[in-house]
Amino acid sequence: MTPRPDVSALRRPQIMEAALACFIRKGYVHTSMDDIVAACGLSKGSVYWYFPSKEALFAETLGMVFEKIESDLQSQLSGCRTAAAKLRLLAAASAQFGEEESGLFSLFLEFWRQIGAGGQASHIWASVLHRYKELTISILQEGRKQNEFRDGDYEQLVWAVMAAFDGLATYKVLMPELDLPKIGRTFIEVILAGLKPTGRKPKNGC
Amino acid sequence: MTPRPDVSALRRPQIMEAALACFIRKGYVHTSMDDIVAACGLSKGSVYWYFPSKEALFAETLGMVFEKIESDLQSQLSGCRTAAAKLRLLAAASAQFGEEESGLFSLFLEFWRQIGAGGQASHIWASVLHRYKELTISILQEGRKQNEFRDGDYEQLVWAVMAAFDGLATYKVLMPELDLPKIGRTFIEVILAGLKPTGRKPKNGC
Amino acid sequence: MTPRPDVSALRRPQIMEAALACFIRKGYVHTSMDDIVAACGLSKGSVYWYFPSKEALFAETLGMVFEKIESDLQSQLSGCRTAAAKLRLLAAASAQFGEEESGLFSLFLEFWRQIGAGGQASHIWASVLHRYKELTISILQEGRKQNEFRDGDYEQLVWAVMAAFDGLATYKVLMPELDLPKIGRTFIEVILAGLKPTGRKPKNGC
Amino acid sequence: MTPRPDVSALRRPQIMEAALACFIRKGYVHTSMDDIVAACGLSKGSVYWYFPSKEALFAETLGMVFEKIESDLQSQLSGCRTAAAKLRLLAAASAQFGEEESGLFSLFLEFWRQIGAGGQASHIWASVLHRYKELTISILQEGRKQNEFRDGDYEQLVWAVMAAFDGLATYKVLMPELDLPKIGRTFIEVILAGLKPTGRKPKNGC
DNA sequence: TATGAATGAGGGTTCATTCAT
DNA sequence: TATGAATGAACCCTCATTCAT
Repeated sequence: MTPRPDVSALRRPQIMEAALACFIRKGYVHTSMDDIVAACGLSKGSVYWYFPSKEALFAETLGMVFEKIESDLQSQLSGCRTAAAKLRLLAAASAQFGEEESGLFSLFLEFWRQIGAGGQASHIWASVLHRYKELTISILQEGRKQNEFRDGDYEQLVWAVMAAFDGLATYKVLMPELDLPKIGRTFIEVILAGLKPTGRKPKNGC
Repeated sequence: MTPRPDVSALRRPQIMEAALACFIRKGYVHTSMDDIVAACGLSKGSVYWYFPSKEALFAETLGMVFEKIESDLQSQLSGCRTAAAKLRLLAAASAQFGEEESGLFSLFLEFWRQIGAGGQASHIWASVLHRYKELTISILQEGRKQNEFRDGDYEQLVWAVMAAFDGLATYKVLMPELDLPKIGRTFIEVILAGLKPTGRKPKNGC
Repeated sequence: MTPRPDVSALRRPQIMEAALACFIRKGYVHTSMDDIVAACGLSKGSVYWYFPSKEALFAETLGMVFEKIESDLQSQLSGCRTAAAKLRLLAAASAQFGEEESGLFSLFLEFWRQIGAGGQASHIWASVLHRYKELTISILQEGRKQNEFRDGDYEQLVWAVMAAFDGLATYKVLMPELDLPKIGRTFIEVILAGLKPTGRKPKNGC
Repeated sequence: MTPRPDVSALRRPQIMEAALACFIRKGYVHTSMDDIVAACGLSKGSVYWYFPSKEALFAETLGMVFEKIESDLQSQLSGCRTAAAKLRLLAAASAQFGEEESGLFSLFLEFWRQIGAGGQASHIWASVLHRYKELTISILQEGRKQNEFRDGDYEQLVWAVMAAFDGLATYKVLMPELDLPKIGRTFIEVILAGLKPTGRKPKNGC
């Protein structure tokens, strides 16, 4: 007798995949559980067997998406040398994401309000952002060591730079004519210029 | 019979004000027309007399909010001399808004998805953003003329800078511990540094 | 213009009447709001306009029933002379009720559990029972004054006598072959015999 | 392979015990099969292996309870001498039961309605009541023989007396402040007084 | 203008029961 | 025997919108 394969590991992604498609197409509020049920090919009872509520299903589905995005990014970053290159990659990736996954991004926005601060789902999001921030800061500090950048309050700066890319993705939902990669490149070059060590400082380094 | 003063001019703001309070407190989806009816002290029929639907009421209410925000900003800007000062003011005002009106901002987000691109409401928003962009560009060009700034693709840059502040306001909803004014100051200084004319160039200007 | 008649005073009984019929026929749990909606000829929304929930509708419906029962009883009692006659009438009425309104009575039972002690509905019931008890006690005391009855702890006794009739009605649900009026007569005569003043006692009074 | 001891004889009480606890705690309607499954430590399939339905499980569980109650009572009765003593014991036991097992009793009530007359479960109940009635009648007749009681339609009377105690237990669910044993004592004394042979008759006995 | 009763489709969720393994 | 994933009908309730008055 083969031990029954863990069907749970199979069904949960199946449901989340279907749910994600629905959510992206119609938005969270306008997606009914019936939609998801129809999309995933299971029965309503089954969906509730694996997920306790629509909200939980949504939260877990977004968690899945985040994980994928993060792991993709990590593998790309490992191929960069200088901190500036890494920053440019981050910028390009963010712009790319906003460009291509506009539906997904607008989905993020929709849920943002409902989770507010304090909810269970808000922690997932906040921790994603914090991890992303730490990653970016470590890149800046690496560049600082190599004397690529001048000193500065990196913590504050990084929040703003990240916010810029998220904000751009938000704009894209409304104004599809925006060329995010181009905007991102222009922007990141100004930032890099603003971070360039001043002429007087280099002496320290020698 | 004296021609009654246009009661419509009286009732519409009354309803919108009440609606705004509800929307901010409970969000758009979770605010029912009954909530609004109760809050504005009129009957359900009356609300539908002045506004054809919940969505239209929401769109118009946000329009009202936008108008106020813009006119406030305009009057503040007129008191600034240099372009850099204006930019700093813009930054401070944006940060302040995200800081204080987090409820209102998260309301923006909630509706963003529903309007998507193409809807009627999306035009209101897009035009607000475009006006804001033009305003900022004109400041930068003014600074360029005064040789405060170097050359650059201002159009692209401005979108990114605006996006940064909107993105920060978005973050604030989720992470109230963020100090937006501080982040904004740090950020705008880096931008200004990145825009500073290079040492060699100034000769042209003289 | 005739002032619109208070349609609420019209609709509420209409709904309660229909609900009562459903409840009696199918029981509380097995009656769906759709059943009631179909029975009363209104829409679902209308039913919820007048009653906030199925449970509330049920509670109010039973309240209406109680009121009718009580007022009927009062008018009957006023025609009796002696306390014994009143008691016999009470007994007969109770038996009659259990006999004829077995469906209604079993409905009482069904809800009994759900209200338990402490709930809102439990107060309605408890107060009905208390009123009924006071009524019966006053009859006994009246009989005591006329020396129809001997002394006794009437408060305790009355609870038991009332319980007997309610218990009989309960039995009737299960065993329709029971002849409640006959049982009631036999029972009340034993009680009356047990309450008859003893031969020796009257002397005390003199 | 030793023939496994009938595991069914083991599992069925295990399930019924768990089910009883759930039913008492939450009531029949509000107890789900999942609750019972969780409480008994078996799987859902197993519960359905031993009992064909929730209703059947409930009926059998109550049957089990009845059996225990009856056998307990029988052993107590055997220690009484006079019929009056037996009657007092019966009364005390009934009162005690309503006093202590109010949860269980309200459970009886809840099911009463659903079984109505005619159902399978109704027979179990009816037969319990009939056995109880016969037992009580035999006590009365025994007392009649010993000239403790006067003549009477014992069949009818006994139904009423039993009903009184069941009714009291019903009241107790709603009004926990009722002192059932006290009420029961007062009541049974009045009954016994009402049953006392009349003054003229005793001659026969001597 | 103003009212508020009336509508009814649609929503999320529960749960007794079945059945392949 | 035993398991637990799977089913799907049914349930209570909400709410944007309409319309007779």
